[in-house]
Amino acid sequence: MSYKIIKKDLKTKARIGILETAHGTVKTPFFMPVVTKGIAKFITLNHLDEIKTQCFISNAYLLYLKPGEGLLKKTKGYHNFINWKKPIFTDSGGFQLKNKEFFISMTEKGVWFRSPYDGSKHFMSPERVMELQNIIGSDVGMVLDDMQDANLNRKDYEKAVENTISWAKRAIAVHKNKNQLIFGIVQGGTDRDLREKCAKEINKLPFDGIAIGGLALGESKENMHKAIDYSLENLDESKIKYLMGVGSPEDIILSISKGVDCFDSIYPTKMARHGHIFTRKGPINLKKAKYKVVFEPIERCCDCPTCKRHTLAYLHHLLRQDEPGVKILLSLHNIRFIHKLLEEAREEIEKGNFEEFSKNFLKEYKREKL
RNA sequence: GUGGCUAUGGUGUAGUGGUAGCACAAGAGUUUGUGGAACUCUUAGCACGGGUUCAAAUCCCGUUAGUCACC
Repeated sequence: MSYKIIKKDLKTKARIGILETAHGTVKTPFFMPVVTKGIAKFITLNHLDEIKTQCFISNAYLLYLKPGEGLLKKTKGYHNFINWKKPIFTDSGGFQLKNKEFFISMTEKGVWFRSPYDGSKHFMSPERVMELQNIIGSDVGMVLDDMQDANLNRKDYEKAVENTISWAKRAIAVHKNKNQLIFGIVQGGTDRDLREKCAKEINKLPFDGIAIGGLALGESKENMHKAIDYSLENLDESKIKYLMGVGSPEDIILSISKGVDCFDSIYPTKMARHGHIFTRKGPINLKKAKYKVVFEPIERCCDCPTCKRHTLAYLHHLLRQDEPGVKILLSLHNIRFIHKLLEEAREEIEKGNFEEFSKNFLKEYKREKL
């Protein structure tokens, strides 16, 4: 088994563990920034080292389009090409299914996508996606899943669950690379029975870890958390659980207490680019005029490069000038905020104090008021 | 000093006698397996004083301010 649980919290379902990969270990629970094109938006790999990123996620479909499998074969993988020594996850491209710009059509065999670069057509099957992820050489590959957007008809989710299960079996059948872990994905919208069915089927397969997908897409928070519960209830406790696409601080803390070990999301960086930054007292909109003359860091307790050097007034000034560099500074803070939150969560689980920690965090972390 | 021109939200502007619009700015909100933004909502204006008219941002007179030209 590639995942070891080190300690379980007694009052919640939170746990700490170690994920072993071909490029070293990752302490769980952890958060992965999204590195779509070989770099995070406005954030370099040096930055990621600096803010103590353990692991990131890229997208196999987008890497297949550019730089393309030919180049990745020449460099003997993605790690060499970008010079990153630590673990890498790759998403399959299933997420692009819901994107009208990419999606062309779907059959039993797989999906036809359109390249956003030149409009060319490309076919992706569960088998082909695993092959691509092997060429990329990611440490963890995700299976191709059928992800449907939020608030659709039940039939759409039923079909998506059917496809997701059948594609998962096909991906497992062709997976031979022992240096690469493979994670299955649970779909099913927010309906209890569909989540339950999909989770049970995916759980039966010999995956190294299991992801919960298809959430944080516009459904209510209540329904999202219910869907997480419905999925987790039907998965083996011993397996590593990955909640895909969820990245707000409060959702992460709530999900850890349910037993989730792994997260990825564009939320922290997207928020940062638009001037919304995380603090322990809640997110703030730095564009607001009231920050014009606040000569203090975002947070004194934050150890990110931005907080160590700059004041809110300075960052507010850059933001109002539309200075691109401020996107770097704020993205660094938001990612580091999440990493540090998870570092503390791991320590508190270790100390057996996670329930109190999470309650205090959620009590303090409030939406901005007048 | 004389003459011309101009004056509309914070800024820039549209509006030839009939419900003052638009953009940006400002304020509130949304954003979760990346297209680097977008969207929703709110606030806010006819320089001042008089006149003509059923009705004036609009026409007339004066004041003030700005601007240009001339002396």
